[in-house]
Amino acid sequence: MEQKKPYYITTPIYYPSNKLHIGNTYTTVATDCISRYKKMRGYDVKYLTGTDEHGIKIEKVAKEMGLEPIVFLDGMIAWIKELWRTMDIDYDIFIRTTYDFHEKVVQKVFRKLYEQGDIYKGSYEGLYCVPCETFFTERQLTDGKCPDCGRSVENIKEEAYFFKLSKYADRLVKHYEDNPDFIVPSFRKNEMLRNFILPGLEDLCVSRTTFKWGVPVDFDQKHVVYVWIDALTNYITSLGYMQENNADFKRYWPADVHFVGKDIIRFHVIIWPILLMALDLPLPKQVFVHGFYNIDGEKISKSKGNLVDPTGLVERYGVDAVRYFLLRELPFGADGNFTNEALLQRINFDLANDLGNLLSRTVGMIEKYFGGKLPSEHKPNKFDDELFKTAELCIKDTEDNLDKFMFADALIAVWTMIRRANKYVDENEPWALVKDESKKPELAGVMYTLCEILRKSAILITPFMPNTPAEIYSQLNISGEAQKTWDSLTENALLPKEIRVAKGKVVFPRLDIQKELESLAGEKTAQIPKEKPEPVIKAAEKKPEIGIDDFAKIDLRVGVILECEKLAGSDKLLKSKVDIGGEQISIVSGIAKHYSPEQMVGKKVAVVYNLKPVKLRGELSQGMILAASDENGNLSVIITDGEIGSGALIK
RNA sequence: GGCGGAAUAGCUCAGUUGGCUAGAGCACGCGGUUCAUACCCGCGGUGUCGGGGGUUCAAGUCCCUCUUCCGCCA
Repeated sequence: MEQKKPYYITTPIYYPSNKLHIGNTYTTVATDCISRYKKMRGYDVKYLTGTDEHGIKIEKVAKEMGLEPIVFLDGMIAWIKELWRTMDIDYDIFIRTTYDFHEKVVQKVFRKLYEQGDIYKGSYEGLYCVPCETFFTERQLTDGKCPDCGRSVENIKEEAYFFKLSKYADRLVKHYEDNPDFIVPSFRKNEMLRNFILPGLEDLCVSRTTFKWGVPVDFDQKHVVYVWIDALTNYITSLGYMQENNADFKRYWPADVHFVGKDIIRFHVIIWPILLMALDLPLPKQVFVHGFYNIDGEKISKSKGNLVDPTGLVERYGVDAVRYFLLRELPFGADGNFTNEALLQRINFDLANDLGNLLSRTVGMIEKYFGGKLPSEHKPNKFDDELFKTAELCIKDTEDNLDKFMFADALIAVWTMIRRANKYVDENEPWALVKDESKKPELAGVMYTLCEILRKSAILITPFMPNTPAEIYSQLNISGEAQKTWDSLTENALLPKEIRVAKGKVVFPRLDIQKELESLAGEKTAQIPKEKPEPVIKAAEKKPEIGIDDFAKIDLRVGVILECEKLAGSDKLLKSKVDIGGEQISIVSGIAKHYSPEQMVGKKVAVVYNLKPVKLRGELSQGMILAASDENGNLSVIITDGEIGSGALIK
């Protein structure tokens, strides 16, 4: 077990000044797919994602909302984690750049680079918008004015630290030459070389004095570390670099691959490698650059509001369908197009007609012809060889394509096998075989082969669609883990001869595309977070009037959730440890269907403090967390706004 | 302006280092089948492979040029 090869894969860390969009979701799903695949292939995988939480924009957004940055961030991060839960993202590390250990290492790195002469103090000159407190390049301006507020900008100078990128340029070019797979697709390498490196790298501004929300430069407190050293180093600080326990760093660094969108290539193939060179650390083995999804043919933009929150689509069609679409539709290295129509077509044509129907007809026939259980006597037929041969090629193809991160081609390979299996049914005409009692063994053989192909299909789609395999296994009554491993793909007769099946739910129900399109258009899948429509609810009937004395009997307090976990044996209950002005109490609440434990932690909630303790599912509950709920099944915990300490009275 | 990418069937796209009558899915037409989620299987057609020129026994594939679209330019 200890002999497993390490494999370290990362998404970029996202900037949570606003909600994430379908592009971020794509990156994370794609990375998750490879992570799951490598795990199945026997690698010891570390999959990292996280958030880049400093900078002026976060500072500003939080201020606008009247929140301390960290309070604002905690909410956003809870939302992001919930999104990844929805998308079935199985990450191993979630790094936040506001974590103490990260900030300490950032300071150490900055100091080290300064001491060895790679960072020097100079001055930064640029076009600055005073009200927005932001620098812009000439190119970013709109008609020479600030692109955010439209006011004029002035040319100002500020003291800043710079990192000597140019010093390492030759080494970087050499690294590109010696490692032709460092950047994929390869045309991105030329883009970087010709656009940036060969014309000459300018030194990089690595500190700012115009905002405070960042990691302070410890030897010059006026400065905070500007994005690069803070954000990029997350890939190593999270493994323990420059920390007491650096076992993970020793084991997993250098990363096998960083997944990035094409907008941030430069940071990952120029700045980050040079930073690592300066630290005398090995470079990541590969940076994989993917294209973007356009929405209905147009770029994703906040002003158009076409952000596409995948949550609604997942609720309607299931997470596997959405993941399948994202991974199937984006061409390798290029941009793709996200449209509801394409999504619905993929669901119907690929998932329902081909895969879903293959399962359905196979199980259906075994039930109809054999009462759900195959006899032990099987006879092969002349189409078996070709089918298994195709399967073998398709499996190889899937593997090769996944190794190259060619998701669409990998899925095409899987579906080539599935389509071939549908043809195999027609070739054998089971409905004809069943009429001849003497051909029962042949019929059983056909059914058995189909089950084997379905088993292979389930294994192959697991990295892409983590949920569907379970339903396939359940209907085919496959329980042994050995029959679900990637290695078992080479076996053609792993299932018991007397396989027993049971029809289950339809894995991908066929959709009425026209109807769905209309319904989606009406719903507007893209939502700008702040403009979420309020759900309409019927007010509950008013209760009898009470006096102020009655109300005063209730001791309501602000409580901070310190810890929270699911209560074993219940899918509704969460158990929270809540701090009320220094005292810690335990509360069990029926909110697990609406909040994950991670979401609850850190929340400042309204608590009934003097409620008589009760035992729920054997756990003592010493109070009640207040929540609003309506008849539509919505539930929202009451959270306090702004600066208020734990234990404060609510009245 | 510089750099890079793209232009292939009605639509979305595949086409490795130039090599057999240019492919897939969807759509469309015809036929078959009935186990299945009105599903599946077979057959079919149009493509001046953006225009022009060149290299070659042979070019969608290499070179030049023109047109159009897209991305990046710290």
